[in-house]
Amino acid sequence: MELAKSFEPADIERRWYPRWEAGGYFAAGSDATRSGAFCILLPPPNVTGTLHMGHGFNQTIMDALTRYHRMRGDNTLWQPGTDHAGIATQIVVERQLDARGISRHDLGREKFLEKVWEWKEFSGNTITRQMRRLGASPDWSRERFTMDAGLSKIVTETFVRLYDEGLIYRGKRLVNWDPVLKTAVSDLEVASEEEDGFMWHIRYPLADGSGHLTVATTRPETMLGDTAVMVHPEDERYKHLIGKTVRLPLSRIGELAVAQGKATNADDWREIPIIADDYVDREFGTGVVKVTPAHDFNDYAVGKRHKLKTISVLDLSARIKNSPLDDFGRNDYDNPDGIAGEVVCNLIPEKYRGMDRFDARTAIVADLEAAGLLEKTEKHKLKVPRGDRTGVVIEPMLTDQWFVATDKPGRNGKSIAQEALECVASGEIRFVPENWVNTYNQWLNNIQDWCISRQLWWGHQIPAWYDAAGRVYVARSEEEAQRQAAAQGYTGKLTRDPDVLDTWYSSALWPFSTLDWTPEWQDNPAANPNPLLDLYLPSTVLVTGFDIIFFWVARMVMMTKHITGRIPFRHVYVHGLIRDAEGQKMSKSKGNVLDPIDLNDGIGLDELVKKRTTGLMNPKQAGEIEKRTRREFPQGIQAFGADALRFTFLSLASPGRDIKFDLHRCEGYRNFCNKLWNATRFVLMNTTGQDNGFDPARPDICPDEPRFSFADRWIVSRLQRAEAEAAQHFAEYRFDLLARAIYEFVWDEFCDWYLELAKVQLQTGAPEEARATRRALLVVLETVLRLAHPLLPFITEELWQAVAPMAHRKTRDSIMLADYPVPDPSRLDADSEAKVRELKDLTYACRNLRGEMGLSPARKVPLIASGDAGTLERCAPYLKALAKLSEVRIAERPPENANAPVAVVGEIHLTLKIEIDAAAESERLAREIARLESEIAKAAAKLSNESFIARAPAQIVEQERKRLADFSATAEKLGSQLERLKRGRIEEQE
RNA sequence: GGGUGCUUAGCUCAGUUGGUAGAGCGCUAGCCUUACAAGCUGGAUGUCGGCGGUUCGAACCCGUCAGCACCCACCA
Repeated sequence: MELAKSFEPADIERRWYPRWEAGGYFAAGSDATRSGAFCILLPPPNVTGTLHMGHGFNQTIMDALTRYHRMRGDNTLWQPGTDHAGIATQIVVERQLDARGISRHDLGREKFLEKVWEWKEFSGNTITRQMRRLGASPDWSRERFTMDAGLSKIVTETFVRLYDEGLIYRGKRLVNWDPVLKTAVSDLEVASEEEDGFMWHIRYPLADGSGHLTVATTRPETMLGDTAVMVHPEDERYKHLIGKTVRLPLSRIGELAVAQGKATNADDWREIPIIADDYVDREFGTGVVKVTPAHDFNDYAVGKRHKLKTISVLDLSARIKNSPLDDFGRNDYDNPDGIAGEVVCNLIPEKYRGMDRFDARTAIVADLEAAGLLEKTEKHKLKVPRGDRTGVVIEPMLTDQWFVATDKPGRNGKSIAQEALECVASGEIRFVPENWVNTYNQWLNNIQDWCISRQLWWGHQIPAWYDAAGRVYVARSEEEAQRQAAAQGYTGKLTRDPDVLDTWYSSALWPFSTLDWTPEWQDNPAANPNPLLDLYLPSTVLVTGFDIIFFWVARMVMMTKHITGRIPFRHVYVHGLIRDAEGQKMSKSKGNVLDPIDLNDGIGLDELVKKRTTGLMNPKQAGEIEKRTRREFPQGIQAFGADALRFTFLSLASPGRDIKFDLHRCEGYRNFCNKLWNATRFVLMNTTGQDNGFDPARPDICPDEPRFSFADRWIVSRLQRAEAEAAQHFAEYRFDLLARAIYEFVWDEFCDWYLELAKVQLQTGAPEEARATRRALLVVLETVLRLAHPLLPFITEELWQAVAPMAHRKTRDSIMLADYPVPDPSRLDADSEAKVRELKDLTYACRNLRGEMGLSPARKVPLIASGDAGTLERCAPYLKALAKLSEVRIAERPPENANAPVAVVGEIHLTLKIEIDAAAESERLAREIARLESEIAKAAAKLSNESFIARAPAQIVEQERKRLADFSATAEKLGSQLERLKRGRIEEQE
């Protein structure tokens, strides 16, 4: 087989991936007799998404682990699948409809869902297709989708179980509300950014006419819903006012109060009490706080403490209320703390009704000013909560929602948060790096109930039905709900709750839902066997970024542990975020996104610019992005290939660190692939059609064993170390060190040294020696390919197909299925390692001399070497080739009167036989001697320190003594050479 | 306010129980030496953020200060 002159990844990748997949090589192992079981869950990407650098990084790590364990012979499952990603997907489809002027409400729920499913079918394979391009090897035959029938059934089952246990409940609570999506979102889906705003100081007149209180607020429009003002109980300024009332500016008391005889004019301002609460910070603002329980989380808590009414003045689009009913036709009647919608409307002056919240703010500020009640307006920085999907300002909103009670004891007496904490505290689940435990614990220790209902259509509809009286029946099916209702004496029509579940609810079940968990298995595993659950729950390791520890990791632990009694995974490997070369987060709006597929295949500049500037939320940014892109990638991006990209990801995967993605690293690793490619070409060139010392019947036995040189034994010994390092780094998830160990072994040891040494042996050795060398080349190369395969799947497969038969190791169709190399300590060879060390030192010394003398690489010169004859005879042929020497003359003593450059390596004295400038050489020697003397002085100082001798370990003291002796001996030899030079005689010894 | 991480060569980063400071890229001089110019050989470059402490010995351990980044909570 003839290899191309350089490595061309595209063709190789296209050829191998389909063969692997079609060959069924990714299939989950299910051999119960094997000892090891290894399982990774793919964090399910959004079904309609596309692959980004984070995915590429994350999946490369998982694939390396999976391939490693598969080759080790473990039962191995990498479980793939995709997530329906409720909000994200629904937004995409709604935007598509929007472009055609259709709203989802025009279509209706059923038709809209059909559209989403269409879109899912259309784009659902994009991301998995892209995963394949990176060589990912999950068991595609087991691919799951969070809305598959099986998984949906499990969603319902667990919901019912948790409800029956009292851990899921429904209630009217203040939740984060996205007024554009018109759904609740969880705390985690809201990000607060500091923004410029204002603080308005507003006068609230005291009802008794004795003056006013000034409150400071950033959100004056919510004052329509104020039900109190509060001060600190110890605040001397206001203490005497506690218990009095103020009149709420711009408000109206409403017709109901008039009807009840509490007021005479409906347009009178409403009176609200002045209350005292420790929550108030006397130093901040004016020390007087308006309390709006329906529109602020803190005020809500205050309201609870002081039994205040809630007045919702905003509708679900965050406009000032104009109708008693909300968009879902619900109102506040059933809220015990609330005020009915009709009444609320009456509490709002007509002019504000229906105004957008920000317009209302402007109007209210203006009206306050006109009324002389605006004391001042200050610029103020404040944290504004925005929905992470829409970027719109989130509004706390009182609505009916479903919650998981994370902190409430379940049947077993523990809350699910408590259970999750214990899994980690006990060491059953281990974080890598360990410090993420803090983050995990801190969150679980302060956890709030999880709002799991979303007012969307795309997702798992909540399995709850209501009867005419509003009673709720939570059941596995409508029939079951009907039976429950009948048992309560209700036989009429039931209406299903329209809400769907938070996407993360189904994700939380992923560790067991993907393995076809059933209630039957849970309740009686012996009668309902599921071998894969036995093997792969818990899975081995979860590979994930820290950004989803809360969203996903903690919730998987809570749910999996509570439902199945098992932990979901043993290790959580937390990796960093991929950032751009300047350390910025990659985002579409910054225009700094890299697409892993573009690094794989390459992309022209114009196309890259186009890609980065189309579909921007803010098209004005296009110019800046284009400029930046043209500056950063004047030539576009070259094709590096999947292997180089993967190797880059792994090399950068140092623990506890984000990654500034540097294209130059990628280029370096593409070069590394080329190096491996060409090393293989070299080996094949020298072994094809030759007797390479293999007996086909007994390929493991080597008849030429005794003919292996110290160099052959050294590379084999060094290979054992590389194998041992690989095993250790895999076990410790140190992919950076793993990549480096392989890189260094291949480039520095195998290519730079062994191949060069092998050339000498092939050219000058006896036939049996050359044959032994050929065997060593093949054996080491074949092993290295397997060693590197989990990192570089494509190139190693391609090369292995050519090398393995030559090495008589092709027992399987694919390198994927071959055994992973295991170090053999009996092949460690300290003696050969020392001999190569010596040879390297001599070579470096000669090359260095040549460099110092400015000798052209083309010029071969003689070397006179004296010292240990055995060493010199052993090294001479190699040295001659590696240091470009015309000959190596071994002399008993250094040349007496040589006017020539000299180097000293241990006991060995090297002289290049060339004419030189004696003065310059004297200077060079003097410099070298001075350097040695400074080292000698340092070592001597250490050794004359009694404390050092007394307290340092003997081994260290000994090491220092040896250093001193070596430096001294070398300095002494160079000293006498300097003397000889100074005598100025140019004579040759012989 | 609570928590975490980072600061080492021009750039990106390693540095595994404290014992002679490293790699890649870049720079530089010279080479198309029949595996590889995506290469080979040589070279330059560091008060390991500052200060203090522990120690015979600190990039590493402790304290402190400074700068950078991130997470959680949050003041109306």
